[in-house]
Amino acid sequence: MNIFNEVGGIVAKAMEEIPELAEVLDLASQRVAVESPRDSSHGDMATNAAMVLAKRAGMKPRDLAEKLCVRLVEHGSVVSAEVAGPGFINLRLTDGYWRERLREVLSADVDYGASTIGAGRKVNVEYVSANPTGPLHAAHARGAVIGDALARLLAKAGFEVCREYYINDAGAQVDTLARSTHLRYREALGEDIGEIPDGHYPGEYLKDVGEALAERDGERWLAKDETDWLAEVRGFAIERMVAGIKTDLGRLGIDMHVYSSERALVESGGVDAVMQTLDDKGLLYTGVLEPPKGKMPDDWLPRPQRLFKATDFGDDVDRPIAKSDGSWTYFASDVAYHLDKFKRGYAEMIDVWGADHGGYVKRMQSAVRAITAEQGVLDVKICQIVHMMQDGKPVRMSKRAGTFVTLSDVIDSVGKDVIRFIMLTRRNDQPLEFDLAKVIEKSRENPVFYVQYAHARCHSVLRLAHDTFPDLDLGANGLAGVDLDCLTGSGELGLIKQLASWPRLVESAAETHEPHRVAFYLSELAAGFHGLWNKGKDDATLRFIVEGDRPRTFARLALVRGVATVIASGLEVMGVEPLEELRS
RNA sequence: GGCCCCGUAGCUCAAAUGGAUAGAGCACCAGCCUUCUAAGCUGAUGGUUACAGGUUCGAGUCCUGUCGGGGUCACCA
Repeated sequence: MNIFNEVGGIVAKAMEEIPELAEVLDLASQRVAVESPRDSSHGDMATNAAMVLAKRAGMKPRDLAEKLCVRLVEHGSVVSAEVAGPGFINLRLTDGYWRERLREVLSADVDYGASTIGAGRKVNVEYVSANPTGPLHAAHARGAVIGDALARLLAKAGFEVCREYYINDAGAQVDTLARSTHLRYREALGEDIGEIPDGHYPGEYLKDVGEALAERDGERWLAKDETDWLAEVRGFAIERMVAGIKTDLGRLGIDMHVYSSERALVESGGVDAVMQTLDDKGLLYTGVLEPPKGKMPDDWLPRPQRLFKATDFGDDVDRPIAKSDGSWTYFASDVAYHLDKFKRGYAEMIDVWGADHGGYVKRMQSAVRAITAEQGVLDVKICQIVHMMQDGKPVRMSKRAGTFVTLSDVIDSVGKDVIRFIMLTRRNDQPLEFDLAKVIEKSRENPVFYVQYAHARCHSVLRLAHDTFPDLDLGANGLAGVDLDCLTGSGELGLIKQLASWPRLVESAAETHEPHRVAFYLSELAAGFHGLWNKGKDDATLRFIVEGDRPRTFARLALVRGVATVIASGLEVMGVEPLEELRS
């Protein structure tokens, strides 16, 4: 249960009991918020109810707040309700209320924080979707992790989530892949192919593909014209590339539910059908686009082509849906693809794209509005660039220079958990620096280590406790039954309050599609735990295991288990394995 | 030139629907190890939230403009 909603219910009940508010509750109660005060000395919870409602009720905010306070303190879990500032109401809740929240953590175990706000609604998250022309490189990691963590987060919040990868296997780039593979195939059969010519992919990774093709088909394609082998070689190479991509994603802990093929969509006539529908609706026309403002491309020519009336749906200009030779643009198949998702039941769609696609967002959203009759919603998460560094120096990532850093290389170097965590330590729309050396440092500066260390410390205490009390069940469910009344210190209760805010964090991060908040939450929780730990250094009576005081020790072990549980729950959303020991 | 994103402490970054005195880490300064992991903790210093207006009980957050950084702009995907 989200404690903020729970307290919101208490506030709502108090509001209903004020006669002056009878007329205005429906109108304004949505704007009533319950949240934690910035300064914890103000109390546990604060609400703006009086300020929001005062005007409509014809009262002064502070007067209304006073009346509400009288009602609020009648509730058994409320210790005090005080008016502050312009009309805030600060609430303090009983220690018993908070101890029960810890019991909830332990009863729910790693499911703590699961929510029903999604109500089983279907959401489609499309991410990675890298072209199947080579292995994933380091820069793909960010979108992969953000998309995957978002999918996990939405699932935890009660949505029915589909994780999807769109394979761009239909354009000119896969023909280039086929030609490049054919070269390597000839090479595998003993031919000296020399330098890889321009217009081909030079990557060494295609050597394996060429060899595999030679092994399978022998000299079958050697003397044939391109028209004879292109489709076959292309299919072979794409299959290989996709298999490699799946392997890499698997190593990152990503398991897509659906791989959608652009080629299948095109060949089934899906694109033609959608374009016909748009045409029937009068949303396509033949026109000539304005030339780009500012610097003019050398080869720009005014040409008539089929355009989509994107401006009717919020875009800035109408967008070309067909090339000047009449064939569909990439945009056209993308429109068809999004309609396909919608028809599969996903009215809510999220796409995770790289920063270079920022200019594409409005047109895709306008297209989704057009083809779904405003029923579908597309949110696009744009991932800013990742600067790969090594000890503060940029790592060059250039295919030509051969310093091509693959995702697989990075996983080998720092591990999947580090990549996943670090990729979530920035908002998606901020550039991110990824230093291969710093991210494996064992220090306060490295959030991965810091959070794992907190989790490992919890388990360290539990291991020691097991030696001392072999009869006690130290699992979450076992500790859920112990008496918690000994948890009275501000540090202990403060930590419980942090734990208790996890369900709300899941909900708000899911609603705003911001998985990075989980990483920040866990860092703060870890800091809270490390702080409490160190109090035991100064004052032995504050240690978790107190000799000769079984009730106190058990209650504190319950708290430690609660911290471990919530950290594990958060790491699960991030797709990171919690470590029980860091010593090596 | 149009459009999109960004601009918060010396540095790297937070701040749910607009909420109270804008928070962390690093660096710098002062402390804490015979101790459940010091791989850690406590405290101090540090701000006109790029700038100028506007909206309102209240703006880092919303609106307009300016400046600065990045991305992008049909016949690539």
